[in-house]
Amino acid sequence: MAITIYDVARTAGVGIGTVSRVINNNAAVKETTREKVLKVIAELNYVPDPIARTMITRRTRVLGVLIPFVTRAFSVEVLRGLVNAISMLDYELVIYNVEDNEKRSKYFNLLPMHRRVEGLIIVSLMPDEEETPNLLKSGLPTVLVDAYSPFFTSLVVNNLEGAHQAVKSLIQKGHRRIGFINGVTEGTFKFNQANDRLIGVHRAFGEAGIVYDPQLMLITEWDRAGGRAATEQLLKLPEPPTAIFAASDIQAIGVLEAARRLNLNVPEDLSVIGFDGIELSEILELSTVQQPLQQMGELGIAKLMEILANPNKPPELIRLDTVLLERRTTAAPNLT
Amino acid sequence: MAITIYDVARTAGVGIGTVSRVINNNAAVKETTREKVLKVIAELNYVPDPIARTMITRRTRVLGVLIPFVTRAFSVEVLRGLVNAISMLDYELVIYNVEDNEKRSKYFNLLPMHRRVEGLIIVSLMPDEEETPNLLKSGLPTVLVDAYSPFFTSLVVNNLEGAHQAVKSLIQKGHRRIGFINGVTEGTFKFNQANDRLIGVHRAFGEAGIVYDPQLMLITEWDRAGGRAATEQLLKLPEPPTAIFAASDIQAIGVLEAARRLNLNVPEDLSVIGFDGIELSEILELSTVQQPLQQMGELGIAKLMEILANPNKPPELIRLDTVLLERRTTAAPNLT
DNA sequence: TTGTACGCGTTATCAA
DNA sequence: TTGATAACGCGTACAA
Repeated sequence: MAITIYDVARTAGVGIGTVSRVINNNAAVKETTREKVLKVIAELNYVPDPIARTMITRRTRVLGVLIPFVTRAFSVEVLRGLVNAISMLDYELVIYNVEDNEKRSKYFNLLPMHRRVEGLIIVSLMPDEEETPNLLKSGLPTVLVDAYSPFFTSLVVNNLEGAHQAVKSLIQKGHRRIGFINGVTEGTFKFNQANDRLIGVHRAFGEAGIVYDPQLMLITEWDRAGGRAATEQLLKLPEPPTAIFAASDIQAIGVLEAARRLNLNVPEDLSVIGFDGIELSEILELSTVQQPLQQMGELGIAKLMEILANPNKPPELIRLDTVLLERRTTAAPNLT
Repeated sequence: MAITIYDVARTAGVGIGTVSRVINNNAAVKETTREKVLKVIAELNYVPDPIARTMITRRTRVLGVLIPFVTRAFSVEVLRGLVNAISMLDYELVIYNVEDNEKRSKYFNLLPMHRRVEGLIIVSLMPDEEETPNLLKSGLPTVLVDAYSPFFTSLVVNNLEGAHQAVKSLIQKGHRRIGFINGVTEGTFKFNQANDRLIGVHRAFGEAGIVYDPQLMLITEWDRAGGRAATEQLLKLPEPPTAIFAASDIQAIGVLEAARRLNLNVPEDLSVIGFDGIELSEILELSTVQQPLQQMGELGIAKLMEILANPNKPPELIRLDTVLLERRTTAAPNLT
C-alpha cells in the first residue's frame, strides 16, 4: 500500500486539507505548519497520486501525438522537436503510432473521448469530415503539424514554394528534362502536401516556358523502393531526364540507389534533389529542400500550450519557409 | 459534462452495477438486460472514463519507456520494435526521454511512485545502486533492453562476441594494424556495453598473436563527431591503421566522413566496420555487427507482459546473437 | 489559518 | 441476476 495524503496528515498532526494546500502551495499556510508538513512529506517519501489528482482536476499532464510511421525519418525529426519542447514542460508524451487505417480510426475515435490526454498533436494527417466534428465537439485542444485544416491550428511549410525553388534551381543549372517523383495522396494518410508540390513544379516549368512531358511525372509510395522503381522507369525512357526531383528525401535516396545500380554518376550523369532535409540527407550530401522539422515539433507544442491556456483561441495557419540546400547531388547537366 | 455510468443506468432503467457488469462482461447478466444496456450505451455514445477506472483497478494500460536520446538511430530502431509490439496489445506507450542527468534521476525517482505506468522498459541505461532498490521496492515491473542488471529481466546482445567477430574478420582479411574507436562509459549513461566490446577486441588480437598498440585504441562520444575526430587522430599516426572498428554505426559514419575529407578511398585505403546495424548502415553499405534492435524492442514488451501476468517471475538474462554483415566498407588491406 | 465533508466516475462487495 | 453502497486518493468549498 502506497502512502497517502492521510498518512502525511496524521504524522504531521494536521488535516488533509492543509497537506493539500502545502502540496499545491495554493492558499495561505502558516510558515511553521508548511515546514512541518514538508518535512513529513520528505520523511515519508510521499508523492501525490496523479491519478486521483486527475479525478478532481481533470488534468492529466499528458499530451498525445498521433503520428504515422513513427520510425520514418520525417516523423523522427518532428518527434525530436516534440520531445525537446515537452521536456521543459512537466508534461508527458504518449505516442499513438498510426500504421494502418484501423489504427487511424481507432485513435481518432477514442482520443477525444478518453480524457487521458489534455491535448493532441497530429502529424502529417488531416482529420476527415467525420473526425473533424468529433474532435471539435470534444473540445480537445489540437494542433496539426505538416497538415492543414481550417478548423485547427496548423503548421505547414510552404510546399508549393519549396518545390518551385527546387525545380527552378535545376532549370537554372541548364536542365530541361526533369523527372518529378511525387508521393501518393490517397489511401489512409492523405498526405496531400503532394498537391502543393506538384503545383510548385508546374509553376517552375511554366515560368521557364518548358513544355510539360507527363511521362516525366510519376507517383510512388513515399519510400526508397518507390524512388528506386520510379527512377528505373524514368531512365528507361527514350529521352531520359537529366535531373530528378523527388517529393521526399527518402524517395531521393531510392533515386540515388537506382542510379548507382545503373552505373550512373551523380551529379555528372544525373542530378538529384529531395525534399524534407532529414538528417540522412546531410550525411549523404543530398541536395534538398529543407523543412524546419524539429522546429515544427517545438512550435507545435508551443501552440498547443497556448490553446491549453486559452481554449477559445481561434485556429491559426502558420506557414514556415523551406530552405534550398544545394549539396553534392546537383550540378549542370552533362550535355553530350 | 461527459456522460457517465449513471446516465446510462438511468436511461436504461437499471442500476449502475449492472451497467458496469455489462461493460466488463464479468458476471452473469440476463441477456435481455445486457442488450438493453448495450443499446443505451450505443445511443448515448458512452465511453467509460479510464481515469476513474484506474482509480479502483490500479491499471492504467500504459507502459513507459525510459530511453536516452530517443532520436538517436539506435533508440529509434528499438522504439520501432516497442511500438510495433504495443500496437497489438491495447496498451499505450509513454516516452521518457533522458537527455541529461537531471532527467535521468527525475524519472528514476518519479516513475516507480507515480503509478501512471504499469510497467517500464529501460533502454541502454543501468539502474544504479540507489535506483535499483527503489525500483524493486516499488514493485514496478521492469525490463532492461541493451543493459544488464541481475535484478531485472535484461535483454542484451553478445557484445563481446560481436566485437570479437568484427575484429577477427578484419584480421582474416589481412589487417594487422586495426584502430578501435570505443564509446565513453562514464557520465550519465553508463553505456558499459563498451567494456564487453573492448574485451572482444582484445580477444581477437590475442588469438591472432597481434601485439596491442594502445595508440590505436581511442574513446570518444557515441556520435559522428567523435568518430571523425578519432579517425583524424588515428590517421595522423606514423603507422596509421589499415582498418577501423567503431563501437557504433554512428561513429563509423564519422569515420567514413573523415576518410572522405582526407581523400582516402574506402575500403581500398581504409576498411571500416561499425556496430549496431541501424537502417542507415544498410543505405551506406557499411559493414557492421548487426544487433536485432527491433526484435529487442518487441521481446522487451513480450517479457514485460509476462512479468505483468506473473509478478513473481524471477529476472532472466536473455542474450541475443549479433550477425556480422560484411558489406562494401571492408576489404583486404592495400599493402604497398 | 485550519479541519471536515463532499464529490470526481468507476469497480467490488454484499444483501436481496 | 440485480441494486445500493463503500471504497480508490485527492482537491476544495465551507465552517470553525
